Amino acid sequence: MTLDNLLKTLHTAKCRMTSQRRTIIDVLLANENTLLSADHLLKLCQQKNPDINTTTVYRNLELLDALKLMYTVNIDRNTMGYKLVCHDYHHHHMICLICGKMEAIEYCPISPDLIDQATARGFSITNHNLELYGYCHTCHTDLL
Amino acid sequence: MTLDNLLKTLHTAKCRMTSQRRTIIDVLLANENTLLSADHLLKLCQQKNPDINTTTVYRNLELLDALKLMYTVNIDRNTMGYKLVCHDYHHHHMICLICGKMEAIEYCPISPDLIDQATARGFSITNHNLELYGYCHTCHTDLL
DNA sequence: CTATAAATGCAAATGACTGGCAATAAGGAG
DNA sequence: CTCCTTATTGCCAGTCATTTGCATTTATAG
Repeated sequence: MTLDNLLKTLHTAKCRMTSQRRTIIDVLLANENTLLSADHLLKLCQQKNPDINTTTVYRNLELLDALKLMYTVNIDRNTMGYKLVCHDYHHHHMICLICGKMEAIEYCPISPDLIDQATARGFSITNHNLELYGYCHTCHTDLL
Repeated sequence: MTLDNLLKTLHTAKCRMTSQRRTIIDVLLANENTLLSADHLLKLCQQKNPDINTTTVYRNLELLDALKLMYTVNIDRNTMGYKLVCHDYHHHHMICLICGKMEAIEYCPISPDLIDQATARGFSITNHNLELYGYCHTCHTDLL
C-alpha cells in the first residue's frame, strides 16, 4: 500500500486530512508489516503527536476498514489486530506470536477441489482464513 | 468426544461434578457440532436447569479449555464461539455463518514444504488455523 | 461423618470498543 | 482570502463479553 493510494482513496471518499489522521496513516505505513492493537497504535501515534485520542484512532480504523484498506484479525480473545492491506491479490500470512510481525505467504491452499468437496456436503463456501503462527527470527533468537 | 472421556479427564484433574457442570457438559455434548456463544450456551443450560449462572458457564468453559477439551474461535469481532474438540487427529472445519454448525474437513493444507518455506524465511511455525466459512444446506435454503 | 478444597452466585470491575453531542477545522465555492 | 458546509475531533458516558473478589455452598476423599 502506498501513501499515494491512501490519499487518493480518502480524497475520493470526501474525507478530510487532519493532522491526527495523517499521523495515524504515517504510523500504519511505517508498520505495514505488523499487526498493531488499537492501543499500541494509539501509543505510537502519541509519540509523534500528543494531541491524539483513543476515539479518533478507532474512528479512523473504522473508516479505513470501510474503505477496504485495513486487514484485521483477532490478536487474542478480546483484542483486534490492525494493519493496512498489503497487496491486491489474495494471499495469507505468517504472524509472529510475540511482536505481531506478519509476512505474506504467496500460497492459498483452497483448491477448487476442496470447494467441490464442501459443496458435495451441502456447504456453500463464501470465504476462508488461514494464518500460520510462530516466531519470527528476531523474537525466536531473543527466546534462547 | 465421549462423555466417558470427559468425566475421566475431569476426575483426573481433581474436579468435582456439580449439577451445573453436568448440565453444561450435557449441552455441549448435545451440540458438539455447533459453535455456541457463551450466552447461547447459558440459555440452553437454563432450559434444563434454571439454577445456572453466567459466571459458572464462563468458569467451566475456561476449565474445559485449560484441559484442552474445548475448541474456540471468534464468531465475530467481540464474541467467542465454543465447542468441544471432536476428534483426536488434526483437522479443520467448515463453519456456517448463520447457525454456527461446523463440519470437519479431513484435510490439512499445511505441507512440510510450506513449513520449510517459512523456515527458510526465518519463521519457526508453531501452529496454524484454517476455517472455511459459508452457509450450510439448511441455512442456505432458508436464504432463498 | 467431617474436613478441606473446589465450585458457585452475586455484584462490581475490566477492557475493548461505540455513540451522542457540542466544539473545531478542512477545504471547496465564490 | 473569506465564508460556509460538513467532516472530524474530544470528551464522556454507555455497551457488551468476559473476569474477579469474596462470602457461601457443596462434593468427595479419608
